[in-house]
Amino acid sequence: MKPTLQAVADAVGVSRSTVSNAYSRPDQLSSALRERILAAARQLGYPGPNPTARSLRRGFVGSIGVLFTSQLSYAFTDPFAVRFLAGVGAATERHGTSMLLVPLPRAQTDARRAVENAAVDGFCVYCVADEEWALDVIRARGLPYVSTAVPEDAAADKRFVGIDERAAARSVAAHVAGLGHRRVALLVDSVLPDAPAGPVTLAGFEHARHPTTRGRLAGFADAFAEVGVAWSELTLLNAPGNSGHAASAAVAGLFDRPEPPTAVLAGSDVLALGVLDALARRPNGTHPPVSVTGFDDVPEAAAAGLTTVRQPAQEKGRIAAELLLDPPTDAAAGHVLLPTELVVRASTGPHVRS
Amino acid sequence: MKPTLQAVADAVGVSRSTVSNAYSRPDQLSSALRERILAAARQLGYPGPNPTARSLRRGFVGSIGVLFTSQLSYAFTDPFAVRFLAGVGAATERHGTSMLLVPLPRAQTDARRAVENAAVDGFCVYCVADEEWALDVIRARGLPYVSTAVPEDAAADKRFVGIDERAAARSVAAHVAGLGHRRVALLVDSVLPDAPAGPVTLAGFEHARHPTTRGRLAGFADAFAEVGVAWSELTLLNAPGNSGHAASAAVAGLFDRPEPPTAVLAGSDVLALGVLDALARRPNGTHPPVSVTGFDDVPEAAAAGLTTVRQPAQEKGRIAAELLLDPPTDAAAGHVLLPTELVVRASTGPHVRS
DNA sequence: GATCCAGTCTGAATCGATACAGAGGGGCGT
DNA sequence: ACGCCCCTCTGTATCGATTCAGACTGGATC
Repeated sequence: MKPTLQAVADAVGVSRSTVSNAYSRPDQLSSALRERILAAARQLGYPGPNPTARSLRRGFVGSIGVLFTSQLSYAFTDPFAVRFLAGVGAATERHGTSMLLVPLPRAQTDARRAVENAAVDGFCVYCVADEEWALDVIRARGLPYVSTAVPEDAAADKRFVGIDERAAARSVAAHVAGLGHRRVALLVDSVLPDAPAGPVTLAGFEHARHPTTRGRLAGFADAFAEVGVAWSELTLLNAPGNSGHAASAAVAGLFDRPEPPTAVLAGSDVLALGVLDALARRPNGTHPPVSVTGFDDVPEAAAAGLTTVRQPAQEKGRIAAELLLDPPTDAAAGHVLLPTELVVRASTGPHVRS
Repeated sequence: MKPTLQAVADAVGVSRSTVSNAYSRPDQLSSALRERILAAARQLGYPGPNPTARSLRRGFVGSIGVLFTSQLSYAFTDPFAVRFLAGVGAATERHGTSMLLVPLPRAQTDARRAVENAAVDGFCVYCVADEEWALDVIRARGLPYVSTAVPEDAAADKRFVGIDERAAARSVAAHVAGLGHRRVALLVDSVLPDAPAGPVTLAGFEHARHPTTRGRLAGFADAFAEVGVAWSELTLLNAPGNSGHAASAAVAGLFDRPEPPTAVLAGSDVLALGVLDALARRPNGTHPPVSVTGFDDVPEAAAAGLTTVRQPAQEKGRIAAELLLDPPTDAAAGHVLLPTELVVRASTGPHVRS
């Protein structure tokens, strides 16, 4: 049997409260007695107050949860997610808090249960997918949370940190449109649930599954509408799972069609890099060369010469955690919109008539 | 006031136990009553049993801790650590467990407290530094743990997953020695506490601070001893913090010396990449070219053409977590030694007389 | 008709601590 | 000598659930 606080109290001959104070409120007892208590604890092998019991009584846990919709193991393969986590980590360690990574099982019921059972004081919701059900649970638990998606209804009680997805996407699409490209493909993660990799048809961007995707597609569409290219003229490609592999699969055969796109706008750098990879693998390349753009500007993008939109990944994580750990008193300060920047590199070039 | 289990019980007119059973042991009551209870809970906004209270009573938490000696934010910049985490994540998500990342403050007392207060059922100890104090706390708490360092005393109760550091290091050093290099520098993280970046003197590898470093230095030394190069003839370089930046700083000025080393053996890929970077920055390069080796074989190493020793990072994490989550009944199975493999790439070449 | 049993539900004990009001004693001002 | 306050320490209530032995009910068995 592991020793409890009571055991230490008995050993020293004081009350439980006093032993508790020795650990948590040293100013409440004489330092002589405190030393005596700690010595006895050491001698008994008492490892300090049980964290769970302490949390129950105190009403807080000392850790915040990070929620990913995608599998936890995928999150670590996405450089953007990793940098986001680094930001959260930096904030928590400054604050003396731990971070709990909560994997969400595929099954809805189990996933729900996972959020209900997480012992945390709040959540950073980093989701690409539809997260409403998770937010419902979090709200029911009365826990604070920060979302990384700009809420479409902008409910005043929501704290979030994010970017203007639509404007950012528009900037990179405008760059490509400005280069003269008119036959373009848009490649995004999981446009529709369970659709295989490859072309899909969607009546409009607003039918995309995830809010973030919707925003980016909207921005892409905006820029091309401006140069007279309608939504229906754009090729929409689905990549199930945000991976280079899915991207390669999605563009398979695309450039062997009669009138192939001359540019591919990807919804993330990881996807764009997958496209570059697929292009590099083609024995004879493509004529004319295909322009490719990404989104996020992960470290790998620079090395690959990928044109993309930069958003501050680590900042995003850091701010998300900080909004949670010391909430701004001013309600408006809870809504943080980060800057984005178009980064032009070698992966885009002027449209060339084939 | 958030509703408690008791509130739901009162609302339905049953006992607390029955409500508890509705959530945790559905077979203990009629499904009609269960539905009635869940409906009432929904209506009251009861989010299910409080995780902390449940943990206290049940005696387990449903999450495992991952302990890094280095700062949590650094961990995410180290590709090897990230892949390790990915492995842990994969195992936990299969098991329906969460992972708690515990940042360790610089101050010893606070760090100790952090380990004492972590609400977890066990620990994966991923440390590069001296971790004995942490293991002491974990043992005192009676929690199981898996270490990634092969324990020097191989106490039977320890579970670990790791590699034969010495043999692995020896293999890459033998490769370099076989290429004819005799004036070599060994570059490792934090050989001595608080030493600045750059050359340090050490009576022998056994005086290095961290066990992992000791093992690798030992392997390097072994290979060179075999070709008649004594420990004292090797240049030892300290890089405080396992970062490319520290590595660059450590080799600053090194190649402008009268008789510069013709090879640098780094204790990690991150350090080796930093050296390559520093070399690339030299306006006139080096004559003869310097051979550089790393350790780990992170994804970036392949792109950089770095000769290194591969160890299965993700596997290491996965196995560590699995050893924790379903402990092998056979004690011997708790000791897992992973294979390593010398990967020769372009960063090493034959010694050339200058 | 007595016995047994499976299926439901209850009540008290318990997990391991913290909070808070208050008791007791010693020093200090007047 | 008295009152007051401060410093220590104690005792009890409480955090929100789970556990487990047992009570009750209705029907099947012999």
